[in-house]
Amino acid sequence: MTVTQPTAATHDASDTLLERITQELPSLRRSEKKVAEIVLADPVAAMNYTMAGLAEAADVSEPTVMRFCASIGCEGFQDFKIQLAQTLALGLPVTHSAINPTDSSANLAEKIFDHTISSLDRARRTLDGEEVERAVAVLLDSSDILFVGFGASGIIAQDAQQKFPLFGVPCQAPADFHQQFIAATMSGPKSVTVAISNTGHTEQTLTVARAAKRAGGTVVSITGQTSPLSELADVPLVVRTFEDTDVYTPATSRLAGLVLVDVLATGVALRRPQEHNEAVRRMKSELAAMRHGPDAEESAES
Amino acid sequence: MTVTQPTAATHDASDTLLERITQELPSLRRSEKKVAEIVLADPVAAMNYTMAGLAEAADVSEPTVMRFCASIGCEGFQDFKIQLAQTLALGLPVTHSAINPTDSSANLAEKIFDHTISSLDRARRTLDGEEVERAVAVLLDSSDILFVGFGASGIIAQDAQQKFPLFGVPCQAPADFHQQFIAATMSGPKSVTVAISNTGHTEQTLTVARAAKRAGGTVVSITGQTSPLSELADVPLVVRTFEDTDVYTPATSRLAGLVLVDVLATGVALRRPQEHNEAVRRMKSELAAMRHGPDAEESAES
DNA sequence: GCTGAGATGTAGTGTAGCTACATCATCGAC
DNA sequence: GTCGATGATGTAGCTACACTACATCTCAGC
Repeated sequence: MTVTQPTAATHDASDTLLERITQELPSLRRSEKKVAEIVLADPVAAMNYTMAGLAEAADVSEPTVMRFCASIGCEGFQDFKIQLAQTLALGLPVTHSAINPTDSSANLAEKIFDHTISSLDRARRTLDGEEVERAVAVLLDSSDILFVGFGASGIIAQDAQQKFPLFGVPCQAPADFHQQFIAATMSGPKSVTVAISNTGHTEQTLTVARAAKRAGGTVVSITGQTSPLSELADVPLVVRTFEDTDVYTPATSRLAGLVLVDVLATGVALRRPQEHNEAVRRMKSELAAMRHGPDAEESAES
Repeated sequence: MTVTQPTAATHDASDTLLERITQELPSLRRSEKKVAEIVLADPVAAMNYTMAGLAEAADVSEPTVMRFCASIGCEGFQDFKIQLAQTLALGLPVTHSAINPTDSSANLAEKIFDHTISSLDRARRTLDGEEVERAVAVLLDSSDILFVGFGASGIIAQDAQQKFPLFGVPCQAPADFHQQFIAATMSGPKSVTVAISNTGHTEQTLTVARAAKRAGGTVVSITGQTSPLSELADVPLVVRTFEDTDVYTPATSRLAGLVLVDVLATGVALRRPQEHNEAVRRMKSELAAMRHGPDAEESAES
């Protein structure tokens, strides 16, 4: 999507423009810094500036603006504007638009949606395709699947448990820790345990994952960072979101987790024999008929 | 963010650029249509075109490209490019990039994340701030809250049930239909029932909502469209996502629902007395201590 | 205080985006 | 069927914006 920048090596192309500016800020020359500050102060306004306008606003000359663009890894001013526009389309991450108590509900909704979208974008950019591939392969080959997680991660487990039985593989996602532990202990060589924990440090989840490994099963982890859980997993999936810095900031990690589960489920569905998917389609339409709504209902989407 | 267009009245400023082009397509002049088709065929490439380049690709003259920009409600070519970039940053909606069985897992992940982000963007654009405000007010004033939903909507209910007890109001989200019905029947004048159903036609959910109303409670609905459920609700919240046209397309509606719940929870939290939020903060840090992780765990985020 | 390297600004150029006008097609009326 | 009028499309030219080469200035080190 975004054009990769072969220039400046310090920053990662998978970072968002505003992040990159913030990162590079200390290493910028004095007058370039002035430009950066103007941009960070009001990115939306900066997007509509012309080069001369930005130069004037920052009280520097036009070539300085050019050099600034080059420093943060853009091809030129045009490219800078486009990249900025793209970044802004995803919404300003919380660091740039904190929630405050005087916000109207409409504002609040705007900000939370923005934050969520930015987070998902980050997850998308940092997700390792190879690991996803491996996870799909492992799940396809499984005899039974156990999903474990607590709190918000438990919600993800439950969601997964709604989807995966569609593939004819027995699934469970018990909420109770003891039951989880028992199920993990019973793992066979083709059993897969999907252990979910945002921090990757949750003691109980770790215990269950260890039990599953000890019993000879395969462990897929879904965490927000590299952590004890991802270290012990056979297939570690890492979904990076933006840290929740504020009390008011809701947990976006669980949403990213849910989307990842969607990806896994869809990946598995695609690689299944076609006739089986036909059966799923039939089941779905029958389920829809059980309601008097005009179209398929919200349960059991693949 | 985007400048509102006083010109052409047909299209809504809250629509995404590609949607607008598709909408306007029939009413475009013949040679402008050629431009539109080139853009729709490969929007990513179009973004990097210069005006002359696009003109050549569509085999028309440069002014025609200009007129095309004006027709779809852009200030000029520059503006067109920026808006296109913004649209693409959100990812191509499924209509433009369908999932096919030959996709690699990395591709698949990309597409599903894109689709989800586009959907959330749509939800954000179509959400009614006034209704959210009313929902927050109603929830703030409630004596107890009941969340109901089945299938994927049940997941949303459960998620909500994890958040709202933080505000000191008794909450429940029973999975069992009969229990839901009983709870709804017991509604008092300050009881709030949040009924969740993407289609808004789910029979059981409707039954529970009606029972709650009959008992004198207030009903807040979360649906994907105006429907019987939203009609009977006191506060109807509508979260529009992109329809799930394909078997392989996962349900994004539940994600939008979850974000909406975040918005409601945050809205309520912000309007609560400050000392109460202090108590929540303390509870969260204690919960974090129960794990040996470095930071707060994934449950109980406000 | 001098020297040189790096930072910043000045002046100039090419081109991309835009506009005014001319030409051509299309359709209706006589 | 021809003429005229309206609207669509292309041509030519202009403005200004992004970009570049060069000069000047600042400041560190000697």
